[in-house]
Amino acid sequence: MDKNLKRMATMHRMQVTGLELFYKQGYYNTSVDDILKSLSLSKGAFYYHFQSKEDFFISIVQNLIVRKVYSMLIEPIQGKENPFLIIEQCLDNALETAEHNNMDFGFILSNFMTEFNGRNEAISRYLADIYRVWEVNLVSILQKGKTDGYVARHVDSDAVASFVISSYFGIRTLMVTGNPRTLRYKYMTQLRQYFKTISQTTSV
Amino acid sequence: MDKNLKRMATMHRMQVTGLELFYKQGYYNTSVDDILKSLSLSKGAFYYHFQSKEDFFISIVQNLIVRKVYSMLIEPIQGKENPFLIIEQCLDNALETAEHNNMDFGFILSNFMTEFNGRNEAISRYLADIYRVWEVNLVSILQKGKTDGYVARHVDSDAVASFVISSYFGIRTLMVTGNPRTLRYKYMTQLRQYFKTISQTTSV
DNA sequence: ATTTTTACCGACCAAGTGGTCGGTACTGGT
DNA sequence: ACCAGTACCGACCACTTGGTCGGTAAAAAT
Repeated sequence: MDKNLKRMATMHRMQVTGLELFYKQGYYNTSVDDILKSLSLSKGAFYYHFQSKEDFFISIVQNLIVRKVYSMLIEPIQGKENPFLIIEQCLDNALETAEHNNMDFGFILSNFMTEFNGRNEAISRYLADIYRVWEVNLVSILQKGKTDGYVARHVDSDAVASFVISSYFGIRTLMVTGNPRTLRYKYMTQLRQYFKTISQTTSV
Repeated sequence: MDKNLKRMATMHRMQVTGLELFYKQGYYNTSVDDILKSLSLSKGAFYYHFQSKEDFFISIVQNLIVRKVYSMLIEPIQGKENPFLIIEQCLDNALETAEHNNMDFGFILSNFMTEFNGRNEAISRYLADIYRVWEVNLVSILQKGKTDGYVARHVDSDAVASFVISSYFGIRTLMVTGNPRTLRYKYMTQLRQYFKTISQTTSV
């Protein structure tokens, strides 16, 4: 590795607390100074490492947000077993984490998609990319589930993936204001209910 | 009526264009001056009618947003027929409107809930109130649907309502960036699929 | 030992930000 | 004809915004 060690370390610190504040307060409601203040760093340091606030945020998306979505929602759904059970487990696990996080402000990806939708095309694209990766992964395990006899063959995997993602986006938004425990429970029961209709009934 | 006519008219104009801009650009990313400029009004006019930017927004929530949600999502679901069909029709209709609106920035209620979640408790409460009204209306027609023999008796109406709302919140977010036509179609097929499981099977 | 590069400082800037306030044209009541 | 209140104007204020720039201490390269 380069002697970029110092550089990387500082940039990473900035990105981490930057994401923290952007997530908590929103991008437009968080100033560069806010971030710098909570790091005891100066303007000079910031603009030495990043070209602009927007550039900074994009680096956060590509470094931190991508990884979070990957580790929470994409990597866990890579098994060969029943896709429905895997997806259920993965989502329930993600909801559990949110439930027990008393500083929960919703699903990071959907929050930022909402904030930038129609306001910053560049950033919206980067966020949409992450969403798409999630979607194709869902589609592919559903398809594999068909050949493995878990998923009914008439099922439109694309539509299922969109529907699952939609419902997850939404429930995460509701959980911030509402009672996360009961919302999570309700959500999981209905998701299972939904999956029933599109499961391959292993009759004989 | 009072001679408040002039007063009311100006306030209403401000609220309408205020909502327009807040919806399009976000609350924190829209300045009072932005709104005034597009109305050719002055600071004096604004602070004569409203105490603050926040007070102004709350008046918008209670006057305009409430009505929009009512007319689009609550009033249409007041029939005595099959609740599932009514909900389907209502949501599909709402999605159709969004689909053909080339200035769509998502579902107004969920957008603002996301923007204010954890950032402004007062406003969040007003928004949550609207959501709750929608929810109880959904629950009540589902319950009625049970006595009318449309909804399976084992169904948890509360959970169904949350699930439906969640999925709607989410699909509206996705429709802004994605292809609204196909997303709407996919969504409706899966919603119907889901409703199948919880319908009263009118066997014999 | 000297130069160059890296990483950071912090004063400064123009352009906003939400909000105040003294003033004023018009209106309705008397 | 007069007055009081309504509805609005726009200069002004303190403060914040994203971003620039000349400087500098320490480390690396020569």
